[in-house]
Amino acid sequence: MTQAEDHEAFEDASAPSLSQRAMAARGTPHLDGLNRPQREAVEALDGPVLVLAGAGTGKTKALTCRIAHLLATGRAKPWEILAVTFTNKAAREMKHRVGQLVGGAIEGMPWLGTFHSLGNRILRRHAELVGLESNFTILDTDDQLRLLKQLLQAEGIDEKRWPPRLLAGLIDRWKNRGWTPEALPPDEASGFNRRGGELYAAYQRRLKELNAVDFGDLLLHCVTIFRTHDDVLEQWRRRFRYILVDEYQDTNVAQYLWLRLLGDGHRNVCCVGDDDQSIYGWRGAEVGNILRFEKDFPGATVVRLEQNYRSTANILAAASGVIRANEGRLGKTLWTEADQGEKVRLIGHWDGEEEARWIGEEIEAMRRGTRGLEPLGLDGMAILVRASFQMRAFEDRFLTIGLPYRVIGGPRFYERMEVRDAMAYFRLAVSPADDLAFERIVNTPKRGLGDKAQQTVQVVAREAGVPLVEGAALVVEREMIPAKGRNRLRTLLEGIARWHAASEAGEPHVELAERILDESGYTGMWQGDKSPEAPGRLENLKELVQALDEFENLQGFLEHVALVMDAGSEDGGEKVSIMTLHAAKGLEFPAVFLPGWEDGLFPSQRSMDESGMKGLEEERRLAYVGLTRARERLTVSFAANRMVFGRWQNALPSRFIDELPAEHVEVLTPPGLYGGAHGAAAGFGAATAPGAAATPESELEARAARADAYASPGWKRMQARRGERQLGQPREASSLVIDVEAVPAYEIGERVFHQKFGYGRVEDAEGDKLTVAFEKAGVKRVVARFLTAADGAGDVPF
DNA sequence: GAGACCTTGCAGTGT
DNA sequence: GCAAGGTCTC
Repeated sequence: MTQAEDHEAFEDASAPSLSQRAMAARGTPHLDGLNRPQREAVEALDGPVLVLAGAGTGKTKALTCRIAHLLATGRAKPWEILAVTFTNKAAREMKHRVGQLVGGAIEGMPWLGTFHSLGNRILRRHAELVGLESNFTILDTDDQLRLLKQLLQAEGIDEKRWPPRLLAGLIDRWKNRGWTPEALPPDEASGFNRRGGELYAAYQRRLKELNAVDFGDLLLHCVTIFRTHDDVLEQWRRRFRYILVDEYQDTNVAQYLWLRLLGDGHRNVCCVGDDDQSIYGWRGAEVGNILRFEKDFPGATVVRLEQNYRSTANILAAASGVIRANEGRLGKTLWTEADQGEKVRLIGHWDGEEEARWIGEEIEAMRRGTRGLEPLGLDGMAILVRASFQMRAFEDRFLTIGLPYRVIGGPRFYERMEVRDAMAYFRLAVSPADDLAFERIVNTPKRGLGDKAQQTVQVVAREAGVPLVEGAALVVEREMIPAKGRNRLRTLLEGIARWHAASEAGEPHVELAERILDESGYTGMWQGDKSPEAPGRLENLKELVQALDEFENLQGFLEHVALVMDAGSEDGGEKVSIMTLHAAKGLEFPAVFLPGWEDGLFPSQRSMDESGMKGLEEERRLAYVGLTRARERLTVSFAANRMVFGRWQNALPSRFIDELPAEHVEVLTPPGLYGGAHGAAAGFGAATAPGAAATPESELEARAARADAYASPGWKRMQARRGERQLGQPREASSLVIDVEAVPAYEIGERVFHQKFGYGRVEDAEGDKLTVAFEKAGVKRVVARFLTAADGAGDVPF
């Protein structure tokens, strides 16, 4: 059937199209305000379309308008459109925007969601085709690891040498590539002590026994079903007349197969993406998918969105300068009509704490209005970090100064211990045969059931071939464990049976949940706990029960949690956002801070070690994503010293700093390191901890390392630029020599300040080496140039 | 069996 | 610097 026939058949079947008539009457308001390429992307409804959308070019707008257009022209009903995103956030956003465009006229879009949530829904309808029941459980990483651990133990594999996490990673990768155990290439299967393939198969068998799936299965099982059951595939192909995919550059092989299988019939597939923003290679994403689109779908319409509506010209130029260094791009030339705006600011700091302190002050200043700029709300500011451990310095600092912040995608609500425990109880109420849930809570709260007792239950259950609850019942019945534990185990089993019955009988789930936590003694356990975090945990439990209210039943809630994993509730109030660069994709802020631009941290050493040039290019794309999040103000920073695993490590400025085009960058002088250029130079490249720099030995090391530091391209460039800027002091800008005379002298008894140790009083002086009694850090020997006079040190706030 | 204490490995990104 | 896991003691 051709596209036209297809279209007509639909029109015939669906009576005169109301929406079409309405559109004729209303015109096409949803097309207003689109630029030419955007409009092209929206109006090319039939056949394959690839939209290459640079950062900030109105990608989501094009996508949502396209959906609106499909609906308005009567090409498709809301339920005939499959629209796929990567994150729940993106799905929510798109739903919201389509709703706005179309007006409340449509009842949402049932098939707009993430790959995983859509895969989940499809899989539940055909679960039996892959040996599951439709009420299967979705395992979280925790469960998955425990399962693998058991498997390895059963196989007698040394966990130390072959850690379960490694196997989990392998299996995840295989699933992302669309490989079932049967289809696993031999060279892959021979990994993990030559037993990878075998263990993968065993893991899948065990999942089936537990009626459970992991994340990868949600897609891979669908693919298997589509491939082996033509009738099922045909049914879904007929249903989804139009397919839209957001962030296509992030699709992995399994997702690609899933899409191709669904889209190959009518080929009404519209993929939107940006190869320059592909940052999920580590998760199995294949940039190749987007690069290959025109081969996969011959005759595809390709539209490029290149006009950027988000950032100032300076910011855009800085981002373009960085991404230019990548090879193998499809190549887009972003342009803007926006003003030059402020230059991108670059600043180096002594250490991570100083960096956090400075950013905190900048934020306060921006909030008040600074440098002749408009005051800016905290909601408009974001700090984007490479790795989540970097967030701590900011949290610590902001808590100290009382700056409100929110961490996005931080430690998740549903990953907290007490929430998981509670959910394990809920899972048992829904399906008592959930062995993993049973293991989790059998001795929580303490029921006197230690390793020995639990082993007995395991053995009995395995021998009888029954779930653990039933095995436990046998153990109680046969009196195989001491009376004390036995009685408590019996109580637990009775509880589970009772909760399950209540759940089946349709008892209101919120009350049931409360009752479960009560009767199991779980709430009581935390009430009796004197530790400082106990109240918080009880609070979380309360919140959990409240969250239940929005769902029909426990099962629906559990499913949602497994897929979404984020509490969603956002308390109001102006706050600075802190998040990883990955989490920031798709967002934008008037002011953005990008701290931690140090080689090894960003680009991440691991990424480069594991994937070489490919890894580096992905890191660079990540830098590009970060830079392009900013609308007006952008500040990049790095620190010379950073705490890693509790030790101070020195670092060199990121190579990406070299790639920032100088003419769009303003280099700032770090505060607190007196004397600007050369004062700062003293800090960078120091081989030792800031505090330890006091001893002569470490001072020598510091000098040696400093010479290296100057060889670092990032540093050289920064110095060169500083030199240009500070025309009056060109000698300092390139000087390798510490200008001792510039170091102020201190007197005995003088109050001083040290970046690391805080305030103190000079007790003794020997040349430039001073003994200082610090108020908090005690007595230390420090070099004079790491100190400032405590009073009148205007650029060193406490 | 449970809690205190010590050792070890770790933190790269997330549906 | 911290959490998880192991070991030791009650």
